[in-house]
Amino acid sequence: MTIKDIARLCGVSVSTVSRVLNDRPDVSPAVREQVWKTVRASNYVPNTSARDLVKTSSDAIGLVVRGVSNPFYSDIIKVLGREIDAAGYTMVMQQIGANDDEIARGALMEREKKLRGLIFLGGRWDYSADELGTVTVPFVCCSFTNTFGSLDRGRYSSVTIEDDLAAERAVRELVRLGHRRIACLVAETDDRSISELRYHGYLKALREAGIEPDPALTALAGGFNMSDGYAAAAKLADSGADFTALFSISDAMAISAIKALSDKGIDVPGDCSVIAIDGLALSEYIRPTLTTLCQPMTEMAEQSVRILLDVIEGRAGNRHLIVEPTLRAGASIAPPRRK
Amino acid sequence: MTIKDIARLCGVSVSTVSRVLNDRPDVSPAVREQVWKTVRASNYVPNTSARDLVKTSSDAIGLVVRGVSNPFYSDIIKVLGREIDAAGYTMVMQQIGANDDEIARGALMEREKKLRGLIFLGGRWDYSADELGTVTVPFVCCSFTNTFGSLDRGRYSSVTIEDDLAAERAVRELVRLGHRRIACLVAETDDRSISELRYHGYLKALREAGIEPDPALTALAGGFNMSDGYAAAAKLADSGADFTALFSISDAMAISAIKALSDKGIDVPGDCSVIAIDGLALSEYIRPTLTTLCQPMTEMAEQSVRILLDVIEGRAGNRHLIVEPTLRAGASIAPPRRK
DNA sequence: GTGAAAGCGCTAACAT
DNA sequence: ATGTTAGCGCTTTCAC
Repeated sequence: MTIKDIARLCGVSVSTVSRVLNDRPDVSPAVREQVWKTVRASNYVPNTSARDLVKTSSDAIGLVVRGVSNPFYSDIIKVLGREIDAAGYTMVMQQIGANDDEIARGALMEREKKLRGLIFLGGRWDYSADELGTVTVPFVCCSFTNTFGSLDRGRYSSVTIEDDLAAERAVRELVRLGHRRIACLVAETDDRSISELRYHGYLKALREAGIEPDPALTALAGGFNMSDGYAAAAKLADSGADFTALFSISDAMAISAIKALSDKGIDVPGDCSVIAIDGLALSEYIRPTLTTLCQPMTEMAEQSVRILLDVIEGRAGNRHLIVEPTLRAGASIAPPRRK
Repeated sequence: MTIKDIARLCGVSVSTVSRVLNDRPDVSPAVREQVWKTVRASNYVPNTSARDLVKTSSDAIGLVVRGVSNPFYSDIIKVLGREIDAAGYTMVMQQIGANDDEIARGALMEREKKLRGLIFLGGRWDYSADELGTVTVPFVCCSFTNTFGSLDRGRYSSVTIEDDLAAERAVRELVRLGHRRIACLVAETDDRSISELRYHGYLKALREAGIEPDPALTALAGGFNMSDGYAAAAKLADSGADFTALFSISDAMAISAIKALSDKGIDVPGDCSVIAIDGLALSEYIRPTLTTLCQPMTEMAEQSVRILLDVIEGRAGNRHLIVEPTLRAGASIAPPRRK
């Protein structure tokens, strides 16, 4: 069933059908109704490929999300969608797997959908300027940036917390409570990632407090998932290492760590305080409620859209916005127990 | 940059470029390399719309997933992708929002991508045969089925647990332990959904045990999310209602309920046992570990693909497969405390 | 208000 | 081994 069939069925030309389908004003009411009736009756659905192909421009903004199931992104996506809509644009979302190439996908979308701009949510970020050349519309990285790369910062925008500083702040909270033996739960990643940034912050905070980092207190998880987080924390507990607090680079891993510690007979926060970074909604529904530095998801989403539209519409150039995490006090940290 | 530009740059015809791009054998090595070099150098990306438009068939199987952030689906999606790949097909995934029309999206995809078949993951299911007419390729509903509708069962396939029986079984576990005052946490939904099915199972199990259902023991959450689950459970606790166990229609809501009960000074499982249905990985990382009836996600995904391919390739007709949930014993249920 | 026709970028016959 | 050409289904001038 194509637009031609509908035209034939209605005894009009394809252009007239096209006009009706696109809500153009210059069609007589009688014909308009007749066409709609035929369209409904025949279950006709316009072919998007053909539409996209012929369109020379659009109001579409692409969203490339890395990770099918990252709860952290859910809220951001919701707000991004709302803001993009409100600005009169359309959001086109593409989820990609952990090993897919977001730049390639973005470039593809740009051409397919005639995008006006792109937002990348999560992902590695050590692409070369060369690879990046495939993307020619403005884009903004939400929640991550090109810390390790050598990319021209005028080429793109970003909205992030300062991961290293956030980690420092989290660890300082523990120090402030009197902890000295502070363990760290990190994720092993092949790329240079957020895990690494936050780990650096952990080390810095320790040194600042005059504490020499102890390699025995670093729990290395294979991935960011709970299963790996649990295993790493359990191994740490079993190692007999002496620690009274744990900094986890993410909420998800912290949750599994709390469970692991508890299973090993270590009470949180009685025997061991736990603090993390992210601020998942979920973290408020576990026991003890997780104390965590929340990324301001709503603000990050809003600002990402604002900055992108500023660039698209020529009001401003690329910017790199730093946002501030806020401490959400839970019940997972406490002063160390007296010896 | 189009295929024409590449052809011109290389001094060959578009068909030759197309051949190279599609890895056809009949191109001389020299030309092949030359084309690839030019493609890379110019950051050329073939236009998918044009490709899809011209293709008359494909090996694509569409996956329409309802809900951006349902952790229950993550694992299923992974397995679906693996199985579809293994069978030599390609998976094309579309996420849709809670209020989008999956049938419309499926129909759209079918035409755009020239799909061979569709898999629907989650979603309401009270579509009429009429609406369904827009989908003309075989399709299977994974994890839900047309319980309430009047659809011809020969028109589609499904792979599900029996939600009512699963609920019955969960509640019977509580009864077996000696519970008589059993509360229920359900989600209010406009459509007739899984929540309703499971609620029916709860009622049935009670009656079977000679227990008259008490309306005061039904906690009605606004939605399936944790926030609503928490509020509903907290309200139940505050109501002063007398209950020693809670059956939650989903893991996610059970997790928030456990938190709510604890916050109200009700110990789980000491003062109140909690059991649910779903079997999220997450449920093993909370305290107490949730006792839950696990949906066999891997099996469901594998069977969905198998059944779909059987229909597509003409080996068999549509089927409605019932799979068995398995009880994952946690630490959230116990016999009621002696009075 | 409506129709005819060009062309979006690509693939797949069909030629050569 | 390579080129020529006819569409895929749609939107959009440009006529009338």
